[in-house]
Amino acid sequence: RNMLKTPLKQTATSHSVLTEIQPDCQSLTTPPKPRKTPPVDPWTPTSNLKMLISAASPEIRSREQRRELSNNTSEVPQAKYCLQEHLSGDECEKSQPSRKEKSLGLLCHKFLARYPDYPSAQNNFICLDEVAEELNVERRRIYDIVNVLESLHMVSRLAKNRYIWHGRHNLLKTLQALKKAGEENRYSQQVQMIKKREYEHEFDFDGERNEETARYFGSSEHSEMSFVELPGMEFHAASVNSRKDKSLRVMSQKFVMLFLVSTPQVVSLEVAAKILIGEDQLEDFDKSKFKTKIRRLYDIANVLSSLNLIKKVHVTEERGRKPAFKWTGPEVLPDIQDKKLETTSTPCPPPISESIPSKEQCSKNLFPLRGKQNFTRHPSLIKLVKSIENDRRKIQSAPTSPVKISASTCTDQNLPASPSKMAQVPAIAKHQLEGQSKKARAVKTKLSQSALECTLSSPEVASKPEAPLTTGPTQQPALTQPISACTPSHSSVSPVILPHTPSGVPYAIYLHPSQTHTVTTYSPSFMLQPLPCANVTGIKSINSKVLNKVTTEEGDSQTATDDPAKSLTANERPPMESEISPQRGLKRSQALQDNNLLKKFRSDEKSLDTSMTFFPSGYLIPLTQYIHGNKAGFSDKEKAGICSSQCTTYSSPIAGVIPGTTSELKAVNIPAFHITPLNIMLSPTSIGAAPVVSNSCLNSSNTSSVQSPSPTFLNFTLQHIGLIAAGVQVPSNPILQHMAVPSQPESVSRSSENTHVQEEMVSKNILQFIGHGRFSGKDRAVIAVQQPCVPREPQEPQAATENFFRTPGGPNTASSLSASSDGTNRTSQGTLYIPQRKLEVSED
DNA sequence: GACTCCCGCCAAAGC
DNA sequence: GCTTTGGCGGGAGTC
Repeated sequence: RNMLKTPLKQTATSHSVLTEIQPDCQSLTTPPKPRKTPPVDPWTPTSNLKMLISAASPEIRSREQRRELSNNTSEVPQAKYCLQEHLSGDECEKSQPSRKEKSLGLLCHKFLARYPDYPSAQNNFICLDEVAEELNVERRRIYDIVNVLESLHMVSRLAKNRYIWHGRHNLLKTLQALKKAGEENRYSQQVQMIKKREYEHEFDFDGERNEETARYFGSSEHSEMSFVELPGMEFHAASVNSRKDKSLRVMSQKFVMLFLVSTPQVVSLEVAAKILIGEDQLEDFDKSKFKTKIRRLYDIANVLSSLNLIKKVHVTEERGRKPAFKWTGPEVLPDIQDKKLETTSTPCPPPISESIPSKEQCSKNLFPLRGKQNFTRHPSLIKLVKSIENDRRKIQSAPTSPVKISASTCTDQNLPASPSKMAQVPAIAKHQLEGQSKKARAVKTKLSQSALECTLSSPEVASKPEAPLTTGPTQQPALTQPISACTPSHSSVSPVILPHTPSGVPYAIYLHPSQTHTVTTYSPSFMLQPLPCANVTGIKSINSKVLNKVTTEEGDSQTATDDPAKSLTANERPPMESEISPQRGLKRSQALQDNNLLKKFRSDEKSLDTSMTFFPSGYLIPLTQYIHGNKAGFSDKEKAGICSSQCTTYSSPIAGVIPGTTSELKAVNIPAFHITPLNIMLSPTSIGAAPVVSNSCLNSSNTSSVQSPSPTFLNFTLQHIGLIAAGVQVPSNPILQHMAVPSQPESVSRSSENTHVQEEMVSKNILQFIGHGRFSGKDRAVIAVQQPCVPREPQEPQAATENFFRTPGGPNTASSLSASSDGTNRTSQGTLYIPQRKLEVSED
């Protein structure tokens, strides 16, 4: 039994840390002396949690002490007796925990505090009996927690009464899969539909509306969606199958999906419950069912809150104040595979990270198929897995693929395999007070951004010398990581030709539509800071008029209404503490733009900082041979940057590579625009964070020097990575390609007319911008965005509405994979118009 | 009174 | 047939 004892919180942590977490780990025979006052050690993982608990209630404190004692003395009954004696009488009565103190959230906190975020391979067993006993709760409650954790693949059932703890190893992968499934299920559209109904006071589930809604919900191919599994982590218990439709696991996954596909990532319980009911049996909608769903959602939400994935808020609308939850977990990008991403958005990856195949193998061994009915793997996952495998094969077989380098050496992953105390910091921070955990998230964000900043040094970074702008050789892998991590798994990618890299070598960046989507949806882990476009272009965004008001209990409020620049960050992104840095960066960037950039533009026309639109991730395919160490023509400043970075990474086109140095990269806020003369066509809504490549050669080189890629090479590449069909040929000069990137609007409604006006205004300003000398006539940046999907065409509203309900090509086609964008695209054309209303989100 | 969610019944599934 | 698992809804506690 001792062998299967629940794992201690990160056995590799320092002794003092361990002592804090599980005092009994020192010795099972000699109980440590009970401390009357817990030591205050800010570096221990649970000290702050304990402080929080103690602060919350003295009863909890005493209960905790009792539990601690009970843990320590499970084999020493005398201590228990002493404790009972100690807490006898009134004290004992007082120690009866109140209802609040028995909340599932608190219980889950305690549960999570027992296990490391990133457990090592051994000692990860959870014995439900023991846990329930030690936490002094019924087993029933533990099931609630475990079921939700199971839905995120943080635990899995090993045997009767026994689970295995995976921690957050699989979390990001799971979230990606969930997001994908949610997109395929068109949850964002369902949410919009529900909201629309709510607004119209017409959500009455009867008559015509009922039919329409039923048709709408039924239109989803995956309305009977089952549990989303990760490869190698399939469920085998029959109970899971038999009850899967109403299982807390599935509900939890669906609930998470709603967050992942929603923009902004705030989901009210009501909407979630309606969607979950709608999927089950719309026709049988009744209040009791609704109440039950709400109850279950509270259960789930409590656990997710403990995981810091969501946070309770209140949405105040005209119709009243509604409970809601806001996603505060990691930003999840679709179609990003492998652990590379995990390392990007995870502050401190697991010290011991097993390779996926070995993990799968391990899981397979743990869950041998016994001929029983298995969970149906979600179709998207099957595709995803195959795609991942294919891409991994391609990448790893690429001659100079940086993938392995990235995976093995990047950031914290190159920490020694043996867990160090430092490696545990994020895991430790997770269980600390909220402020502490937010700090940890800030670190996380910073880390992930620093990796990105290695690639694309934003103005924020440029203006911040202490920022990890200079990338030494050890950081070099990080440079390649964000891009190589974005190996597209689907077949629609937009190449962007960058004709003027500092080395004079043009590159084509092949962008997955989801990556262009990224530009518009602010993925904190990947995106550069959104910059107010008005500062550069003088254009105000009309896009961002989401009338949301987010107020936190602590008094920090972000009103995102009129100021488009603010609205971009405040509405699109959850106002997490972790984004303090980006927001500061925003201010800095604004200041920089005000004070430096414009001055620079005017006074330094010959400066080598000409900027081009660049996307955060994609394939950079060298169109000519990249000349290693070609630094000629760089300014001293740039040379300095180059010298410090030395990021001359080579790669196969497939694996992707950053063809420049960090100093050559700069983020300039070029808003969404559509510039015909330049063949620049970006989503009108991709205002804001447009990381660009600083092109030091733009003014000095000429277009004729740009060598077009070999058509054969280009076609081969595109076909190889599945971007175009085998028969399709890309013209030899992709620069002449002029295809629209489908707009990826936010959830904000706006008319296409306005969008058009906006585009024109932006175009004018950009042209003005160019006229200021940023681009000379012959050195114009030519960015051809090829969009393999159907170009956006004007649509009749009615037709668009119809299409809104029917995804042409089925749910697995490229168009439907970006279903949310599809829907919102049409929203932008006024077909699914959700009237703007005052929406206030306040945190509790 | 509405919101929140604990609690435990009890049925299904597992062993 | 006992145990484990977990759906479910009453109703208590809180706001």
